[in-house]
Amino acid sequence: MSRLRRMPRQQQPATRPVRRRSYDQFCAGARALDAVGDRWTLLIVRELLAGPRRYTDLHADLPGVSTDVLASRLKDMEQGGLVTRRRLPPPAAASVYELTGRGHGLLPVLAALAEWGAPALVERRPTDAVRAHWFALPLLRALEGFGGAGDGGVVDVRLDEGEFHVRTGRQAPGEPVYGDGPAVRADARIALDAELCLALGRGELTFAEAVKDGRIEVSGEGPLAVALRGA
Amino acid sequence: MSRLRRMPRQQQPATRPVRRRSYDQFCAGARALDAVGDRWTLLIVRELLAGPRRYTDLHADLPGVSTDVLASRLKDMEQGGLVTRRRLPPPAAASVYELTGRGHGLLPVLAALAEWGAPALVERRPTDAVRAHWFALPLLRALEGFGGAGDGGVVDVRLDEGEFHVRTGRQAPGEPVYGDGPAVRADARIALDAELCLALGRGELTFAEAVKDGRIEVSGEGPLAVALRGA
DNA sequence: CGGCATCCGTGACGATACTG
DNA sequence: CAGTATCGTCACGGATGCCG
Repeated sequence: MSRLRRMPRQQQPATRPVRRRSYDQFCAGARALDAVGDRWTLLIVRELLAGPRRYTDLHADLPGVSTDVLASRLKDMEQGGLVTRRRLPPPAAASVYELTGRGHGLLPVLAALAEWGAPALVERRPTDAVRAHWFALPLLRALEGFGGAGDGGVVDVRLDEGEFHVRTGRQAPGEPVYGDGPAVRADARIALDAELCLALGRGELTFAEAVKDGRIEVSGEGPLAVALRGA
Repeated sequence: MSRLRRMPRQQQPATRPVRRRSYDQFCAGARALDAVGDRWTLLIVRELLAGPRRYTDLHADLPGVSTDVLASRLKDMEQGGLVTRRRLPPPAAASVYELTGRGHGLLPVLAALAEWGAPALVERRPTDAVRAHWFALPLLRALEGFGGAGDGGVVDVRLDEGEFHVRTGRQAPGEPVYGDGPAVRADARIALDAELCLALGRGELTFAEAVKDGRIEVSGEGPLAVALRGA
């Protein structure tokens, strides 16, 4: 028995120490970074913006994060009011994590970060992981003008890297604005390549121009599909 | 001599290891966090948005950061193209750090973070450090509507916590939008308290309403002062 | 005095193994 | 499947020293 018996650590409360490192500044930005400034936290939010996810799915779409760090972050975020943990109905013995309204409010932060970081995507390193739904934020930026045409309409997007879907127009706060895989009910479907998706996000060309050039294939017959084609 | 001799770590190159931790994801947000996700980095940007600052001033306005981490971050940021180091003319034997255009482009990121973090400022902890110019971002948000009235006009702001100044309206990219202390040439001067400043930033009331209620004192005779008073 | 470099203790992180 | 346990390594924070 070489197992060392560890001290009970004198009254370690059952709850975690909770002494997360704070900047201790009376500044809105510093307060925000107190909550989401830890490594991986904002990327977890990015994943959860796609809707409720299970632990294993999160772990799969965040390559490099270790299991304990992911568990710890989720606990921190739950305590910080960013996510809630919900147990699925009995048939599926699993639980999912989903953003609260407060957590969903980080969408503009991620959008600003993504816009700023977009130029760094000119170089695609061989070690880079890719997931299709990571292209949702750039694409949403390009689709911002379609609020009137298809309010709340869902667009399936097919890239070489995979498939995801986005919700156009304004919608209820707290609702996921994009999701992994095809949507259960899509109003239109488009196919393009990742390069173009990023160029659209950078504003180098408009969605309408790309459609005209035949670089985006639009399918579907509903009003949203017609609007996307005719834009 | 109980001092352990540490291994030379075989051929540690003279340059810093440069193996900063990357998320290695082909995602704009992850790329942005690779560049500015380290602890303190975005707060250093917040300081430099107020204009060029010396090392010692940065250290003074970032309570809690250790000297080596600050030096290391500045070096990382210089290498990452966020800041440049400029040596002041001979009379002052010092150098200042200032944002590059790319670094200045982080303003929307900080603005989004500050907007999201603003609700957390309802509680003012006794351990919180405060600097007057940390209120510049919320105030700028409240002044966004004055672009036409005083394009590029400078407003001195006096709080109980200190004095700073902001530049209204659109201006040349890369120019500081706020600064510590009074401006060399101000077009108007206002006095209010921090609470009100935050409430304006949260959009709970407009600048015009606060002026009408007498909670903002506006002084000065130029067109910008008149516009602020009459708004 | 400004601008770091060095040393040290603590905690966060990442990988792997293991468990209910 | 969903984490917890353990461990080595590194980053952070504080103090101090050096050097122009």
